This record gives sequence, C-alpha cells and structure tokens, in this order.
Amino acid sequence: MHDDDAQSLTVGLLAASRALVDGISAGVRARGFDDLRPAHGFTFARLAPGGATITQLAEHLDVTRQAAAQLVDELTAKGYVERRPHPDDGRARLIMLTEKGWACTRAADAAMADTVRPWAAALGERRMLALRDDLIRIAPHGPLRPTW
Amino acid sequence: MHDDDAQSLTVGLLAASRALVDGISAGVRARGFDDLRPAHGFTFARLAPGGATITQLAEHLDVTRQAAAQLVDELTAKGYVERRPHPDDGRARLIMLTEKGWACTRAADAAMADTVRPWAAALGERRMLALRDDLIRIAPHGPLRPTW
DNA sequence: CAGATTAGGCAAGTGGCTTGAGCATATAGG
DNA sequence: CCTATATGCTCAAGCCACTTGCCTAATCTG
Repeated sequence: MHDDDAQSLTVGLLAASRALVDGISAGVRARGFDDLRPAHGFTFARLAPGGATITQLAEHLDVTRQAAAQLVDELTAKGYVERRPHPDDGRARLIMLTEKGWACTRAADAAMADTVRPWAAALGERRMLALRDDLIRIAPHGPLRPTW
Repeated sequence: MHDDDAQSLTVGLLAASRALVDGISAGVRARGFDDLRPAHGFTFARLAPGGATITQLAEHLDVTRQAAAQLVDELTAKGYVERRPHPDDGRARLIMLTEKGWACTRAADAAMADTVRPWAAALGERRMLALRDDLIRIAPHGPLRPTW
C-alpha cells in the first residue's frame, strides 16, 4: 500500500460517501419530504428503535443538549416526532417518531436501496457484498454521525 | 442485494468515511497545523495543481464566491495561501499555496497514509486494492467536496 | 466605443450551533 | 426524613460560517 494508493482510496471513499448521502437526500425529497436535511436522518436513526431522550440524542449526534432540543423542536413542529412524558423519569421526556416520522424512515430506506442499486449492477453481487463486508470491518462500530 | 444489504453498506460507508476524515484531521493537527478545519483540505486540494481564482474555488466547493473569498482571507491571514495578480486577467486574482501551505499538504498526505495503514493490515493488500478500485468505480469523478 | 458579462469585494442578514444561567425532578448521605 | 448534590431540560444571548443583495473594476461583444 503506497501513498498513492492511500490517496486514491481516500478520494474514492469520500466521493462514494457523498454520492450516497446526496442520493438518499434526493430520494427522500422526491418522495415528498422536502423539509429535512441529512442531519435529521441521523436523528431518525437514533429514535427509531424505541425513542430516546434529549440527552441521549445529543450524545448520539455529538452536539450539546440545547442543539438537540432545538432539532427536536423543529421536527416536532413539522410533525415528524413528538415529546412524551418519560415512563420512568419525571424530569425526562421520551422523543418518539410519529406516523409521519415512520413514513419518512421508510422513504429513506427506499432511497437508500435506489441509490445503491446501480452500484450493485456495476460491480456484481459478489464484489458488492465483499465491499460491504470490508467497509464494516475497517469502520468503527460507534454511533452514526454526520461526517463533519 | 436486499434492502438490509443496502442499509449495512450505507452504515459501513458513512462510518468509514467519517473515520477517515477524523483520522486525517487528527493527523494534520498532530503535525502542528491545528488551526484548520476539514473544509480547508478541500481548498488545498483545488489549489495544489497550480492555483485557482476565487470563482473557480467557489465552484469547486459549491459555495458562493463571497464564502470562498472569506475562506481565502482566513487562509491568507494564517499564512497558508497568498493572492497574486492573475497573469491573464486583470480582474482576477490567482490564489496559490505558500510554502507553509505545501507543508500542510504533505502533512495531510502523511496523515492519510497513517489512517489507511491499519486498514490495509486488517484486510490484506489484495482486498484493500479491490476496495479502492470498487469505490472509485461506483463514485462519481467530479470535484471532491465536503459531504454535507 | 457602448452595452453586457464576469471577477471580486463590502455590508447586512440567517441558521445551526455554542456557552451560560436557571428550574424541576431524582438520588445519596447524615 | 431532609438537606445536598447530580441529572434532564429549557430560556437567553452570542458566535461563526454561510447566504443574499448591491457595488466597482476589468474584460468581452457587436
């Protein structure tokens, strides 16, 4: 692995990553959810399993609680999430996806599949699965966050 | 390629991309260039071949000319680039890297190699080169820009 | 040489984030 | 118990990278 290889790998990885984000973003917008930014996707990903508190969301996104609260305010106003009283802790609130939030999540999954499909066609099934396995092998398994 | 595969590919790609950016950023900082953000790296990449005008830089980064000018102001103040009169066009200015800018570019290349090295060790030379080739195959070949 | 176009700069406004302070609820110690 | 500390969240103000809107200077077009 020479330096030139490292550079071309970097270029390929960043370009592919950006293409993926752009594709998902465009696909979600095309499906009628045109008031969202990519960062919201990471929020949905954290909320989907069963909701989360503001603090948990802030840790996941690596922003302050105030920033997370503001994001939830916006998503609440747009009807994607709702604040509920937390069942175990009177101080906390549990943020959960609304039906509209779930619909958007499904749209994102579909957009993801649409974006990846031409890649599978170009590389073939075998190499595509190898690509997925290798990426997962080298990537850290932490929370998924915006790149920068 | 099922939907689940597309999702895991997305997760791997975004996580790897972020790990790469973080690694490069940390490596550049560790080498003494601690007043730069990842976005500046994309600027350097465009300027390295032989300089560029504000307008060309703005197009490359996909921001307004004012934003590009502001970025150049900052990099000029920090000593990484300099504005020269454009040889062919009296209106334009050619932005070029200073020696410090070149030193930073070399540091970024080294940081890139450092970040990628453990991946090559984990996957082996063969799969690593295949990964690079596949990524370049599926990624668009346009200008390299921040992901979002 | 007059009009349109292009390169760049100046000024003000915006959005997403931060830091700082404060209130309500929960947990721990005497 | 009851006080002291920690935790979850919110309100308010400020910051910074970026935007839109307008301007001047230089170049191209007919």
